[in-house]
Amino acid sequence: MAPKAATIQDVAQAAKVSTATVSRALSNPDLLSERTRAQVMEAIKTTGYRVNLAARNLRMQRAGAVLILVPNLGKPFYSTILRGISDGFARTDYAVLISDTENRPLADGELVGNFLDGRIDGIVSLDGGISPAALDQCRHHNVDGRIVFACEWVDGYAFPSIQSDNAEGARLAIRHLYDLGHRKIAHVTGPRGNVLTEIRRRGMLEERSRLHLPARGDWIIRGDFSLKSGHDAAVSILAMDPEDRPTAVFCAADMVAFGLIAGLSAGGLEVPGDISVVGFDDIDMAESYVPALTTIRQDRMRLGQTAAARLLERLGSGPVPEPQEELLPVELIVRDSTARIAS
Amino acid sequence: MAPKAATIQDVAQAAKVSTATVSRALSNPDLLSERTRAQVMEAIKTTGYRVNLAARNLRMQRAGAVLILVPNLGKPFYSTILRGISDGFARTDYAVLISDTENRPLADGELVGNFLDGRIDGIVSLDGGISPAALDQCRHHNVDGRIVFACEWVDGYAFPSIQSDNAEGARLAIRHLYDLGHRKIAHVTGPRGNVLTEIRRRGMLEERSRLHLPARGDWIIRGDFSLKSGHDAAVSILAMDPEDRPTAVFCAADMVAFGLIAGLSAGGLEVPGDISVVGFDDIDMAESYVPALTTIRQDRMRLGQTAAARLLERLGSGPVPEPQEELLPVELIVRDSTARIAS
DNA sequence: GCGCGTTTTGAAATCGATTACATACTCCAA
DNA sequence: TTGGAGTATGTAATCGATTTCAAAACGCGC
Repeated sequence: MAPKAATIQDVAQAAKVSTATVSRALSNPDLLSERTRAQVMEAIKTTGYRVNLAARNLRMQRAGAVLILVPNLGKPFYSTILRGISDGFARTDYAVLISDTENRPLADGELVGNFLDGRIDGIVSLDGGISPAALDQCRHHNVDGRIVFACEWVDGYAFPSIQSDNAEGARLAIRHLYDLGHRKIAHVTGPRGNVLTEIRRRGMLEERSRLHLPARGDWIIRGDFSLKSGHDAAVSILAMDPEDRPTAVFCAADMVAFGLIAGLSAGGLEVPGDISVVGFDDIDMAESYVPALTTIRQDRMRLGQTAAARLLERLGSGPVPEPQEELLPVELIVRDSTARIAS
Repeated sequence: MAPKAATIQDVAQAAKVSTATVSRALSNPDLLSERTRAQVMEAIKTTGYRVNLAARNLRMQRAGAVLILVPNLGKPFYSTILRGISDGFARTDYAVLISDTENRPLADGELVGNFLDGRIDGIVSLDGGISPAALDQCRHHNVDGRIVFACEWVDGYAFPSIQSDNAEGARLAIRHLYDLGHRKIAHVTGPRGNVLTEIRRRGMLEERSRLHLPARGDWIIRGDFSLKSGHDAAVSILAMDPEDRPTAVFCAADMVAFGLIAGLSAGGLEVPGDISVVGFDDIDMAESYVPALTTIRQDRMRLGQTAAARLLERLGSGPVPEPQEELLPVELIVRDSTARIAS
């Protein structure tokens, strides 16, 4: 069958040139005369030559791969971001490694180890929960310039990061509910310690007070971005005094909104008839859920593509740009889970 | 800062031995005298040496990576399988590449190209829709022995494959509904052409006729494993004559069941009060959905782990086992979306 | 002290590419 | 004719490991 893969030596021999010439034909065709280049190309075709990446990477002192850190692959939210990232690396010769940080937590030294082993050239982290120790190790070994964050980030570290405008998203959600006549607006937060939890909550509080809306401690319900936590929130809300409970809820994630809606329905409250619900993210399911979910859209594809582009800039030979925070616009998508308040 | 990574040469020098000895200290410690080995280990520690994978892989003629083909990363169903696979490769030094075949279809020759480039050593495909042409190319280049399928498979090709016992799952679902008194049972299928669609449908038909249940053409509704298709199915069912419509529906996937339940509720039918629904897969959401979903559990973790193990066997130096189909047991998980028929 | 088998170790080849440096060749002006 | 600039190509070093083969060291019985 296939006896042995052709090497650059075989091509050189077939084309009656040196290996240097073959190499140049591929990477720097302009250096060669038209005739030799044609010869080489012909030889490449007949031998079925493909460059061996291990050899090239060794010689060029690179790994030829980037690592994507995802908090949890099981959350549909991340898939489009991943697609954007893959997309961004598709025309390059970087392979894309994906690692789920929740299901397989990073061992001590593993992060920087990947660099030191020559396994990866760079990292895109969607996880803002990377331990400071791990990041310090990266800095210590001078590879911190090849890390970018997308979606989440780490407070107190100056890595480049691509973020959606989370605060604005929260404000849009509140304003939308306000415009529909709602005044008593609750919020289901994300998990404690998460950067997105904080920024969305602050944006929401900001807008709520700007509009002089009443605020109550028990209208801020701790969640964790999960379906279950939305359902739990529904239970809390159902337990409140009907005369004095929120008429609308802004959830920090679509999944939470789904759980909430299901829980409210099960408890006899209709969405949006009795209570309006806004999500955050606009994952694919939001559109096909019943009721279709009003939510804040993050441009996840672009988030991923941009992150890839930023990392590529840093991996190239050009000057390394200053670490920078990049804010991507978000958009309010009005669907069927919100309605004008019944007066 | 970090001036330059230590190489095996540096370690050799520090330990006053040859590079061969250093290499042996790591891969074949038994060959060395205790004293030298200790010296080398000490030198490794002080220099902070890490083997360079590109160099090792080049020398050992391997890629050090495997590729996972996933139909669609956005479907939560795959995440646990991926976890199982990662898990299976965690203690090895194979890197795991993940590629989404739906969002980034394989270009012609790309699959085998990954092998020829020395980018990967093997493939685990969760996608049964790989083109015959691509598979033939792999066979032609003699790399077909390093491909295993998990979850799905390709009819007509003798690749090793790990599957859940889909037919049995379908039978379990029907029997469960039967035991609850249901006689008029509908089925929402998967997408046309998918191997899972067929096997689940056949298992369901088999059991339905074994139990002498009435069969009607319009009780088999075409779906595609998506939320939306479940919702569409709900619309069809709501349009049927109330006296003569199914009292239970077996869905080919949990997502379909969710869409169906939402659609039925929106149309005024209660689950499980008016109609019982069984899913397939037992994805994480099934438990926290409202109502919690009765479904057929696939052991996705084990599916992934087993697939990884099978591929590893084939990548090792041992004899290559015969391609084999492996069936993993499934389990009926009874929750709240099914109930005894109201008589 | 010698010979022989066994255990340890080292020198150098090897994997397959890229590239610094040297050389050969072409063309044209002096 | 010669020199110099510029272009095209080749030679050989290099990336950092593993492994073959040979040699050194050791133990031991005579």
